Amino acid sequence: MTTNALIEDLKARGLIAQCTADEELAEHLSSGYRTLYCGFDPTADSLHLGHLVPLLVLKRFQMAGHKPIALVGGATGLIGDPSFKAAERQLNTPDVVAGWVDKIKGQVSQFIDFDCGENAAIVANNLDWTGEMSALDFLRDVGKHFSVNAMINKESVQQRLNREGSGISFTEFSYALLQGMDFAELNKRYDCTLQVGGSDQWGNIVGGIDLSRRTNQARTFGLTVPLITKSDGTKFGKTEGGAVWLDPRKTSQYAFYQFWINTADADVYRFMSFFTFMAQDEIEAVRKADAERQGRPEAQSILAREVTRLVHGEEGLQAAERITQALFSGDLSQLSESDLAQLAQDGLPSVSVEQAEMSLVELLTTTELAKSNKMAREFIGNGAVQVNGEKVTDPMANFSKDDALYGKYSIIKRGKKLFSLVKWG
RNA sequence: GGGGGGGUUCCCGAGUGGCCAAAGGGAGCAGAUUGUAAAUCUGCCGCGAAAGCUUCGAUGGUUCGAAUCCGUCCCCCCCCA
Repeated sequence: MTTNALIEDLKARGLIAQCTADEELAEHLSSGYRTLYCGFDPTADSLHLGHLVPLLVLKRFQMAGHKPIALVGGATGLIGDPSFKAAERQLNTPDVVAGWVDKIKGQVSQFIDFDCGENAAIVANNLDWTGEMSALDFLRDVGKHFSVNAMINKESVQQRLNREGSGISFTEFSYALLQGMDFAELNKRYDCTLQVGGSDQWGNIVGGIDLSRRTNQARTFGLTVPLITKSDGTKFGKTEGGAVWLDPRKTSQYAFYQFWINTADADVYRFMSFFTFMAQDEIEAVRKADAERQGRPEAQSILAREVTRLVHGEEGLQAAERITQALFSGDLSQLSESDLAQLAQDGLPSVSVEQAEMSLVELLTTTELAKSNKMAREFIGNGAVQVNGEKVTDPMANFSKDDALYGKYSIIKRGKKLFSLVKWG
């Protein structure tokens, strides 16, 4: 029985959903430094939390001495992966996708090391080898190796085949061939022998393994990471505002940090395994310590700190912690004028107000802390609203510059954890 | 091709002429409790300060009055062939 430290660690972390040829893969990884890849399709202008796990797995391999390739799907992003998707997707224009490719290249690059000699990372774009390819070459050289019979039987497209009204176009059906071709191509160019991806990618990965064998006579492997689930059954990675993005312009460092702080106890230790590089026994130690202590566990803040640092760097983490500190544990009146200016800078939601005076109801709606005036009044009536740390229960209350901290800033709080900064003009 | 059942407010789902902005449940939000947690309890949950306004697939009717009745259209599901 062959074992491999990296594989064992991934297993212990619960990071392996499926993999090909267990023992052989372990042997393969133990007997030399290998090249592996993971693809990221540009379906938006930023990656989100769903992409983070495979991205970190690439890094885990790199830390173990292997060479990671982050493949950005300039070509596949033009087609759209049908795997487990309920309906056909709208095609994005080539220039839009090209713009997204650039952004995603940049994001992917911050997680892996490009300057560490032998196993320095590579970023590739599959448009490089598909863009100029002719349809005939594609059909003859790639298509011939795929069996439609086999493709039809893939679980990932089943619901699209059976479902009336939302079938699957030939375009999306062909997606698997493109991805298969990527693996074969990377295998040829870089001797890439392993593809990792989300568990929904299993079918596509196997397709690539087969194609590599047929066209390159190469033995390759696949490994998928599990879909991240939450103990309460709701979808992981979503907040009120939608997806949690890695781009701080779309999800501020503060919002990102808060997302992790709010992790349920039932999930937090598992998430530490998935999203941090902390060793399993370190995580276990935190769990033990939390269990022995009364009250609030420390795990959430460790998790938040680790992941925020990973994605937004030390500075981003500082910013997030600065706001958190000020809003949740501090006395707001302790904040200096420059602290307040910094909060907006750090990503606390903020709005500028031109008027000299505004009703609290209006303030709540303009800061989007309340969806409607009615809701705003209700919040006030419930005692859910604070201005500069003081609870306000009068629905007719008005505020102006004169009430503001340093004549400039008001911090509105709605509920237990929603804040907004008002800048008086 | 024949027969049948449906489309209701975020979701499920009641409602078959006025008492319906529409039961109930879920989700969500707020309050209490707490740990920016879970569980629990309470309240809110179309818009509007209110008068009122806009909603029950679409559209046109009948009626003092329609989610509920009639016509037409669109879409879904099931059974038989």
